[in-house]
Amino acid sequence: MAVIPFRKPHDPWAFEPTRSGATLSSRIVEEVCTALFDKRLAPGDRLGTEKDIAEQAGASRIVARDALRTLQALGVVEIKVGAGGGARIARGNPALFAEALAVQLTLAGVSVREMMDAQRAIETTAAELAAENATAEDLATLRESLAEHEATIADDAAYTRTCMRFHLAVAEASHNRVLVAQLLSLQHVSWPAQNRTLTAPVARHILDVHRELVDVIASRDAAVARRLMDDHVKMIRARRVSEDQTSTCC
Amino acid sequence: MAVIPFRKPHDPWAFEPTRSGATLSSRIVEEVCTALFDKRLAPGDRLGTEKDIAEQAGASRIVARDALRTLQALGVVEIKVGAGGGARIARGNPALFAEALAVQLTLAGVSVREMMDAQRAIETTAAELAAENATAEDLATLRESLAEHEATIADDAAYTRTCMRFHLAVAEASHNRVLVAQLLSLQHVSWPAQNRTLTAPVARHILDVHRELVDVIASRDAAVARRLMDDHVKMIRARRVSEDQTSTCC
DNA sequence: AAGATGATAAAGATGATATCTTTAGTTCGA
DNA sequence: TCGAACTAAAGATATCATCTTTATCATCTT
Repeated sequence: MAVIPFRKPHDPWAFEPTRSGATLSSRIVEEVCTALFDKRLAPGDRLGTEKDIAEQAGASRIVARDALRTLQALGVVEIKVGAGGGARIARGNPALFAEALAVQLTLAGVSVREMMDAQRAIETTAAELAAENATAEDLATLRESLAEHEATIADDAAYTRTCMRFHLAVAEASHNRVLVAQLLSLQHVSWPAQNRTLTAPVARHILDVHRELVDVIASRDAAVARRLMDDHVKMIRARRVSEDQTSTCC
Repeated sequence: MAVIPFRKPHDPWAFEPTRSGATLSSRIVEEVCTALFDKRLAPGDRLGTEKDIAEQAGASRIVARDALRTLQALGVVEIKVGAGGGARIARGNPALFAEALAVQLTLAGVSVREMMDAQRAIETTAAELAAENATAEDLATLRESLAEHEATIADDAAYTRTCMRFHLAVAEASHNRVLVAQLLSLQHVSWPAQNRTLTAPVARHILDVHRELVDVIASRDAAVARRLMDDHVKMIRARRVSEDQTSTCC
């Protein structure tokens, strides 16, 4: 094979059928990802220009381009144009991953019920951990959000966005980036069909619950925070399920 | 380019001129994703060949290629070569998404603690829902897995894989695809450093707990199933955290 | 002789290469 | 500070290679 492999020649996997059958660009992608998992590459590391990568792989620039497009879509690299530019290993980008999950869930056609149960799983734990880990700064952010609730309570769309940000702020107060990333993806998917059946009494009730939640988190009562969030998400779930049924059965 | 703002319900992109700052390929990616979220595209739908897409976008094949590479990496399309080939909207592929999350979590450098707390969030809810929704077939699968536990209990690596499959089977018994997808990704990340501190007594204890869990799920007791799984994952968490500390502090 | 099977050629589509122009950043010097 | 030179990606065009499907034709069997 004329192609200079990224892997060392002594690698027994180098000529596996699955590997040799793959495209050149996919092998570059694999190589970079493997290096990333093996900690041989870290965020900020420079991969070089398209030309550099092409030369290293013994392939043309298009191949390097294809690989970089894929790595970029996966959020592995960031690409800059101009002098000193090229590809670098990116820092983590939760939003990107959230979109990937959103795509997958849409393709799989998951139901509202499934979505909301998963959201309950994430958010109850987030509330619990927020009660344990929230800093003074986190609490300030949550209280700011409560003020925003009052300011936007008359505007359905704005109020919905405020509530989403509040829930995200709770997750961030848990100081668990996995939970934040997962909640972010779920919100991405469930966002469009959100602002219905939002009457004034419901809005006020939500605000009351959110207020109570902040107090409980501030008082460091993890068990109560979990229970409160559990009830809250169950209520949201009930509303969404009914919304979904009315929209599909008519 | 890979960041896709797919929430633009009232954005008629039909006559929109080139938006500065965005590449041509990124706009194709945007359009396809938007169409997907708006249900104008569904799995199996044909997007056409690279040439078709290029012509439709009024650009060259390179642009269409770049867009398809990105969409492929996101798991949105599947590409076939040969006559009648081209790009089609893919069915959901959880494995692909799991890989994407693994990359993101690696880049973000999340701690074992964060991973395990998220896993606890997912798995406790999965156990709860499994108790409510498990079919006879699900229970048979779980009992098969228990038999496999006994067969592999002497082999650390095999036993670890068996346990992972058991936990996944519980998630599948919940009939919630979101939870399955999320657990799959977490397992993908935490898989490599799994088989340490697995002594014979620990293995036996795990088997006991798994057996009890199946019984509880079979008896449809959701609350007990959740509590049991909660304790179980907390035990796993304790083991993993200690493993992590011994490996990093020395 | 009719139908089934196998080989082959043609067409369609991605994979890959080479070369070029344009556009967007960076660096450096006046 | 501003602008020019440089660098590198974005994009275009042409060409070849490789893989797949499909249609055709020859051969073999019944």
